[in-house]
Amino acid sequence: MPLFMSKYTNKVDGKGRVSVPAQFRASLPSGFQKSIVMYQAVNHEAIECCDLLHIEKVNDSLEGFAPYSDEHDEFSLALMSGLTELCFDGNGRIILPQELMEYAGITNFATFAGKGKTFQIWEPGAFKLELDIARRKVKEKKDLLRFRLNKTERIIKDES
Amino acid sequence: MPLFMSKYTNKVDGKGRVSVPAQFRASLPSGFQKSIVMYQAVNHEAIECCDLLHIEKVNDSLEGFAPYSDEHDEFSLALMSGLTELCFDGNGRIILPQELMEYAGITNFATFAGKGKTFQIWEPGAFKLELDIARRKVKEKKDLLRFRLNKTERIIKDES
DNA sequence: TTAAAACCCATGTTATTCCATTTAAAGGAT
DNA sequence: ATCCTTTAAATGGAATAACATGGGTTTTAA
Repeated sequence: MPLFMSKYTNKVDGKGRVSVPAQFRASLPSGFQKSIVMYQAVNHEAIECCDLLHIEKVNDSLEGFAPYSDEHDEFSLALMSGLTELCFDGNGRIILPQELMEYAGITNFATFAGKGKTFQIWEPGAFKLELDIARRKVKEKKDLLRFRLNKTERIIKDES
Repeated sequence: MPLFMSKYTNKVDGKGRVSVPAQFRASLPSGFQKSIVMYQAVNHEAIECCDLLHIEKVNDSLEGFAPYSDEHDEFSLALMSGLTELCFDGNGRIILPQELMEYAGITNFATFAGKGKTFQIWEPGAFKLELDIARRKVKEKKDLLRFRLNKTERIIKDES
């Protein structure tokens, strides 16, 4: 599975267009490379992005609730109505929706930050501050992270 | 599988006409793109919409009840009798039925909110309030959502 | 006959597509 | 290493198409 990693800062032009880093476009699963889906990040004033396949998984998970239950209603509305699917133009750019630009405080430049299975788009200054904070927190809590066998390793283990 | 996502607010003209967002029309299954089906949302003062194929699935699931049971009677009557099928005009508009407009309190503008397999139509102000509530509830109950293998993964798993 | 629905066409706006240019990265040869 | 060449990526602007909306005309059904 290809992962989103590294960070890139690109220009946002007058129409709200930005190039999505070519590395990130290449990391999208095959068959889902035409577009990305974005929404307000839950914990920060940033835009969170993923691929459509990921969204389909979330939607499948909603079927765990009874179709007319309160929970199905609340989750489907809160999760799905806040999404925006954006297709790339011929040059790999997207147009950032006004609402999300304002939420993240983005004006002339946007920082793309890989987060593994997802990536985020930040106002560059805000990202620097947040990265600092995150790094300090990781130093404090570094012992909390435990390594697990990943999927590939589990398969190899089964075969041996 | 195409999903209804994102939200759009469109104008309702003097004749009660509204454009159904082109994205939503494109998300209708092929062969079912001429019309949508709508009814009073069970949990809110909003209009719930889906495609005919979805209604056929709901109808099929009624067969889970014994044919002359009280439940079969109650559910089939409540769910099926309140449905309205609306066809698009040449520009992708529908005419909102008076009864449903009143139920949802819609006058001059209507907010279309994606919910995955269905979408809802709200009076814009009411939607803002409800979205707020839904987001808060989801934060409280976020542990209830469990990721499930999606269809693609299940197929791969079956083959292995 | 009359009101409502279906149909048709015109318009302003917004998004998409296309092409040209600039910038940056990668590779090869000196 | 340094410079030069080649390729890919990012950026800018203009042409084009799609969409939402307004209004009018015809058809349908009560």
